[in-house]
Amino acid sequence: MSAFPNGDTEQIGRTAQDRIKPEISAFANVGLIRRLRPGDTLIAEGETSRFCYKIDSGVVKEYNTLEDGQRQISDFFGSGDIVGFDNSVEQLHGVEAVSDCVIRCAPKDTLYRVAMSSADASRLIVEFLLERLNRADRRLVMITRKTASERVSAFLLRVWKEQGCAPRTFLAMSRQDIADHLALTIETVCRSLTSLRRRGVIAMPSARYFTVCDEERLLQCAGEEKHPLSLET
Amino acid sequence: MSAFPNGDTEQIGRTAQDRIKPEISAFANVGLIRRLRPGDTLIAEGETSRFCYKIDSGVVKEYNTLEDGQRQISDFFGSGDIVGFDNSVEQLHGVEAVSDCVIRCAPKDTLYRVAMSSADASRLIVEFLLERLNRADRRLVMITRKTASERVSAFLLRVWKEQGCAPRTFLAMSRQDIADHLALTIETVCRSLTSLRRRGVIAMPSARYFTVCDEERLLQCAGEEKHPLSLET
DNA sequence: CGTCTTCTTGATCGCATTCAACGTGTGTGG
DNA sequence: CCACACACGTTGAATGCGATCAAGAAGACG
Repeated sequence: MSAFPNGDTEQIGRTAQDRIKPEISAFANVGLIRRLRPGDTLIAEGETSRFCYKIDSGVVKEYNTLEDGQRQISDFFGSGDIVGFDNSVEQLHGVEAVSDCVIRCAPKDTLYRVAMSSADASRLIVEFLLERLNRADRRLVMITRKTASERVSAFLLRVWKEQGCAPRTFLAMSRQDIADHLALTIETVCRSLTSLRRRGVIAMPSARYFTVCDEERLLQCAGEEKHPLSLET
Repeated sequence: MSAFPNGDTEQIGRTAQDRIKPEISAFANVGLIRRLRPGDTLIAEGETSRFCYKIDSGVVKEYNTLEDGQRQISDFFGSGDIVGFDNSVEQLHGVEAVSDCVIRCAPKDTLYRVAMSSADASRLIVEFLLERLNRADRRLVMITRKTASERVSAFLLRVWKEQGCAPRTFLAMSRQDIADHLALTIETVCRSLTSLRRRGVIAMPSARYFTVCDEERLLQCAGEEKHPLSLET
């Protein structure tokens, strides 16, 4: 959930995704630990794997590669998030480290056993997946119905909030990653950032750090007035 | 799955979605039956409901309404499909009849009980949801990375195949619905259809019926050479 | 037969892409 | 330490796709 390099920070309230985290960490505590460097592959597309992964620290990107080599990054994940739960056998997404990562591995079968153990557990797992579905839908709406700068603004807000609205926010991902996530070109992402900077809505002391100078206007730029469908909560 | 007005036709092979259907119908057999006419609301957005629904016949659309009144149709569903399983309490999608429909109602709680009953059942339900997630991802890629006419072509292929590649295929949904689904305007959908017609790839004896004249070229127009990520299987 | 909805076509406009060039930062070897 | 290379980021100018605005055609229905 959090595209944030550090450890456990206070998260903004999110429904099922947060409630299930403690439940799932219960089984993820046992398991191999993997350490990744930026660019390392955690899961190859189409790979056959019995495992899924819980991110202890760092940020990963979940992507699909298209026939022409383009990448669609479906989401970024951070501390506490589960990835690689695509399918019982075949992985449909690739997952790659964006920053240095520490990741725990757990067999997928365990999830099914957990689901059977109690009504609450099965409900939690179903709601975990439903939450992902809702995120996918919100992402679709955001990408299809928002302009380039609205998408960039919304993305900045998301990262900013995930890092606890800190005055200095770190962008773990490259411009290309942001572009691949928001379905834009790298140039358009740059231009949108420049525009926000010029208008004093944000400041960027360096390419990978930014400051939210005017939250109210950034919200306006993101084109959302606390609407339930927005990607940010 | 099938945007098809008739009863049970032979479906193109699809992984989890198809395998789970018999399992879920087992509990959907008991329950109220509702009959809907085109435009009737099955589920209102944000509604609180204990029920989910299995479509016996007809086509429904699942949508979200945006702040400005636009609609994003996330998917169309037909015979055998389950809808309204959004969340344990609150519905995040609206669902509305596109054609005349017969629909069975079943309490959501039943699904959780089914999930607990056996390892296979819980696996089936998880895979059912994972299949929806995969569909959502393929849709995102299709909408963000394909041109207008590629989207329209891909959509026609989907409907065509769901109706068993019949020589005369029925379009249950309006141009506006197609536009709302493909994130286009109604005019662009029309123009794409006209272009396909002019080039002899399809024929349209009337607005709601079409014939695939040249499957090979329609596939090319859809911009996909049997790639695993394509929305059509 | 007229009205209403849905569909189609045309003309123009604007946003994001594309192509191209330039800047910036970082690491490596001389 | 500087020089160079190379990846990443930024900016500019031109192009094109789909949206918008506007009007007309074709069904559906009383």
